[in-house]
Amino acid sequence: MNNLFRALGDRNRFRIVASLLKRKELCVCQIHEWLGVSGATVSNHLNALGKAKIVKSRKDGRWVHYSLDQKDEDINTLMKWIERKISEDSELLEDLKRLDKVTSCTPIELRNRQREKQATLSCC
Amino acid sequence: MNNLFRALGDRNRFRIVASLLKRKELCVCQIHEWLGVSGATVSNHLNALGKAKIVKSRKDGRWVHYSLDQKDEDINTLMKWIERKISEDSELLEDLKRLDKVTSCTPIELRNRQREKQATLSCC
DNA sequence: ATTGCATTTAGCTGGATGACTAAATATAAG
DNA sequence: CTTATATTTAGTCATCCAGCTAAATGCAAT
Repeated sequence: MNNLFRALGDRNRFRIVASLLKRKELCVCQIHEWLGVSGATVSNHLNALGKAKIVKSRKDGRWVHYSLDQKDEDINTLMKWIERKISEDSELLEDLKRLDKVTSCTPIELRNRQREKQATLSCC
Repeated sequence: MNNLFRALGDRNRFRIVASLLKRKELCVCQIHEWLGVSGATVSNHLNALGKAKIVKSRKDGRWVHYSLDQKDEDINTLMKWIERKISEDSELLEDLKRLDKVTSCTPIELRNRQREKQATLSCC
């Protein structure tokens, strides 16, 4: 149980939970794009959330999709509590708006966008 | 809100919350005796819990008594959730049994017991 | 006022942890 | 089969934080 709160206590992990409350399922690369930290870091965070039984993953070819686990009834209750709190957190709500821009892209489109970004960076 | 989960994510702070769910009010020295960490550390933890609006303090002469804050309705709900989870956590329940031995003493008696402990230590 | 005790604050230290990059693994596409 | 891409794992580093001791503060009783 200690594990659970520890997992939720990190800012970026909490953002991931918030994103999965908003969109049922997200690909690692989408979370990566939104969070703005390296893919490896995202992977570690997702692993921590998985160990806390908060999220589960589903493999789909090259991509891995994460969603809330929902097996544990108590955790579901806690997630509802969190969802309510988020709706009062204007900063996080603003943050979540940017998520829409990411989820409106397929993983393929995301890759292209990231390539462009790379290109932009290399010419500076 | 991040603050809140961070506060609950530490083992000893969580134990403090558990103890205050069981006994309405506890003196710092009682928590100190039960937790088994230095008084200074207990003070820091209580401060963290206070900043997260989980606990409040009441000064009574030389002693400071802590209890759950209960001003925030959402946090009250969360505390109920935690209370239910604790009732399924046999390790923590066992831990809380030892709390009774501490709370059955007045602060004065506690001091005497600690003095005895010191005495025992010094003759080894 | 002086002493003694409860608590807090200050300062320090070792260990935990979040971030990164690079390497490894897995899968899709050419 | 080879290359490209997504994710995970390994390894490193800087920062954070829980714990400690010592010093400061606040009260109460002598």
